[in-house]
Amino acid sequence: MKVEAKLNPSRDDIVDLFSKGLSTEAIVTIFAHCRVFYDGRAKSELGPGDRVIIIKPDGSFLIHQKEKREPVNWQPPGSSVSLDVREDKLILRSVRRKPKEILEVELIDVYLFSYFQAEDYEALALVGSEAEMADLVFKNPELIEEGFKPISKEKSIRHGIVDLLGKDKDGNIVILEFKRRRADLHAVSQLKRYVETMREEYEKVRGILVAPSLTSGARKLLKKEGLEFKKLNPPKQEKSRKGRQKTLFD
Amino acid sequence: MKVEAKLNPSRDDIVDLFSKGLSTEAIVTIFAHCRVFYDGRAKSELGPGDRVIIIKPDGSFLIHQKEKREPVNWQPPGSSVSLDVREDKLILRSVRRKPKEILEVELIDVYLFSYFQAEDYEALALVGSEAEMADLVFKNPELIEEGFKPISKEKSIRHGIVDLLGKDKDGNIVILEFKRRRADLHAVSQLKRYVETMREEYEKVRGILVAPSLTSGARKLLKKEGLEFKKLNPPKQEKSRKGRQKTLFD
DNA sequence: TATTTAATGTCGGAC
DNA sequence: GTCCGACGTTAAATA
Repeated sequence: MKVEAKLNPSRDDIVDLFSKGLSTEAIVTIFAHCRVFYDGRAKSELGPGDRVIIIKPDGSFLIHQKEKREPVNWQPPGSSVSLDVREDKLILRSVRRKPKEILEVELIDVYLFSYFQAEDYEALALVGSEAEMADLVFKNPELIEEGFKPISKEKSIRHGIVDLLGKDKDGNIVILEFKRRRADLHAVSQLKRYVETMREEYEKVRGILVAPSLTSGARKLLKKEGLEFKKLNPPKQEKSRKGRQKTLFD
Repeated sequence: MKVEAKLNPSRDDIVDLFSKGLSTEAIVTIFAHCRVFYDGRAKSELGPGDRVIIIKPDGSFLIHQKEKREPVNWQPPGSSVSLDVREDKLILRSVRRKPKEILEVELIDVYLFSYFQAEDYEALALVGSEAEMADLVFKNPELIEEGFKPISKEKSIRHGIVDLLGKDKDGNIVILEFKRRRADLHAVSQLKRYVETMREEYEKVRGILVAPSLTSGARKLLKKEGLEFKKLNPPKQEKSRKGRQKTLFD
């Protein structure tokens, strides 16, 4: 059976369904009144309340409250889960080895216990990333300025990795840092680090922040540091089909 | 009824339960074979497969595959969801206003439709954050060095916000940047930005990166820039109970 | 609202 | 395994 669900399960039901869900590599989903304890990189406690608990076959463990996109507590993939009875309490326990982290959920009341043997062979196809901005500029250098010549992408230098390294028409080294969204102070500091590193070896080094826009603070710092800005939006078109003609839908 | 769940629901069941779940501020959870389309800051497509879909009463919308901690697609809190029939297809649609983003889930096959009127008045109590490191040092300045005098926390300066500003025993300005985990190149660049900004106004300015450890690259850059490192772990003790005496369990 | 930064960030890629 | 940086980052605090 691909899916099983039990409303107001008994303790035996829970133990049985948990075991079945785990052994069949299913996604286990529980609606429960529970308490949560976490200790690891940080430490937390969450008092009694109703939450949705999800345990994935890869060890991912999520506890969701009724608000926010983020789980209130979690364990990443690779963690090991078990269901124990302690002092007459039902406890879900997930352990991560490195770093050592423990998540414990005391199941006070379980309203629904379900599992889902999900079959999924699809991966997300996404366009509009920063890497695609760099690709776009590598193929169309004139988007930056006339005479710009790209040299290398993802170039590792002493203190970091430069998105795109090139030369301008006067032979100066040009460092490009791409941001797919509005660039902030952090982005300027990053670019500045690359520029300063390259200036140790080259005479004239320019730094250009390539992004759809700048925050006010970023603009000020960029100017003060003598760095430049080039407006560019991340591309969201389909990738070209290896030379095939574009269709009406492209 | 706090929880309702229907296995292999009919189209009418789905429409009915969706409406009931939405109107009662419940968390709606769906096990389904589906396709997903997203367009907004980026653009993505996900072919047919089995996923767990969660819709929260605050508008958060999560689509989980059977692996990873992160949802494969989502919509953040504040989004508006609807269930439409289009060309005989059942489509869950979530719209975010700003930035404009649209998420569409084509429900090809629904295995389980459930909702949960979760009651939850608890907030997470977490210790071990970066802010607590700063608090700790503010109260125990000798943890940094003999003679250190904290002046202000979260001090806004021209290009950013300094975690902790103080003076050393010689009267020099000291800027502390805290990291709750191993500090990297970014952390050094951040500290450097603050130090350089303060040096425009003050004669002698020291910068100290306070963290449990440093990456190798961070150590090199820190040294080259004449900045300092002070090892400190984020505190994970209970917060003091408003001056009450500590108990045996503290 | 825009800005800035933390996060138990997570994730992937390069070395 | 460590290091480095992106992310449709999300979320909180602040101006």
